[in-house]
Amino acid sequence: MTRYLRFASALGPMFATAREGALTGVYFEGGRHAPSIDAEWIEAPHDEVLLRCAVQLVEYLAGRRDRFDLPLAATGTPFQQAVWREIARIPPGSTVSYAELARRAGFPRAARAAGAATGRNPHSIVVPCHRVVGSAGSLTGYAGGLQRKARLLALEAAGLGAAA
Amino acid sequence: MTRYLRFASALGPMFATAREGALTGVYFEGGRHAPSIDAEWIEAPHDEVLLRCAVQLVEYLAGRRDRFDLPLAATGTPFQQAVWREIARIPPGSTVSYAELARRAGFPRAARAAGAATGRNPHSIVVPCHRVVGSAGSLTGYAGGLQRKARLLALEAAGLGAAA
DNA sequence: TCATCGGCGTCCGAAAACGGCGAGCCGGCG
DNA sequence: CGCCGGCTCGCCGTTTTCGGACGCCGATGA
Repeated sequence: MTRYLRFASALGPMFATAREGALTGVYFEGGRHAPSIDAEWIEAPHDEVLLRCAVQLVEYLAGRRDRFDLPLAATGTPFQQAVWREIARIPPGSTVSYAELARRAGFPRAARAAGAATGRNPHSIVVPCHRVVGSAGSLTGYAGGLQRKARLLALEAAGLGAAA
Repeated sequence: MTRYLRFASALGPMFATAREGALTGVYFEGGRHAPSIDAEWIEAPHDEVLLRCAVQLVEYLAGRRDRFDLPLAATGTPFQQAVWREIARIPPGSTVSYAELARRAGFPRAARAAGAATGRNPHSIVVPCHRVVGSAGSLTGYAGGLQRKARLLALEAAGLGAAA
């Protein structure tokens, strides 16, 4: 059974979902591919994983943390998993192009498909898909809106402890 | 997480699966649509529901029981659920044709589709799909093999307490 | 900077195949 | 005749297959 927790963040209302102790998703409410909260889900305001997730996100957005330490549930196709895994390795403050990302994931010619996969990343921010940009440096897209992508990148560019 | 229990029966090796306290399936090993035991499943030799299922099956096959009392998990399409529900109502010792079954389920012309649905019944024996036969009385098919279907019907024809 | 076009995995809708059927017909047999 | 077996042909929900469209792209050429 899926459990979820809604919480406020500096970038607006978000919610996280978990199953069997592992984080299955982190979304901006109303975001691009965000699921709508299902009636069968169980609101779990005291779930350990969900709480840790929310806390770490708040810390991150406050500039007091730059990495996450959470158990993530593996979902998606093999291709998507490969892409998401590579995204997770991009260090804070740096960016990678979709083409390079595809290459690292082992699909050198699948830049565009990598873009699609990036868009389907279920773990917003935690798996830092905002660090993936066009090869020319343009932001090109973000499930939570380009606005948020820009703010996340700015936050990381500023570095730890320099947040507003 | 799916839990399962393998057990021997008078009709050969079987196994049952459960999730969240409800029986999700009962199969003959190697039967027609029986799933193969998944590496992710957890063998649960002491699970209450699974044990009750095994016990009741053994009793039934020994002629010491004619009905089951188990929590069944609802799965399948609406159509399949309607068909399976009607199957569950067929009393021990009697049979119904696929056409009649379809009628009872509310789909008067879907005899053939009812046949297909019957074949996909996940709860062998417990949901007595062996009591569904051709309108001419022929057995026509069974996930566990016609042999077993015949034995089940013979068992029920003999009545309670008359088993070998 | 802006159109064009090639590349690639996924999603989605349509179409066809697939059954644990059944009624109707036709030939064979006694 | 009457009965039975076997064939053919509609029925119908589900599953599979298949093709095309779609995207958080990138290199090219004007």
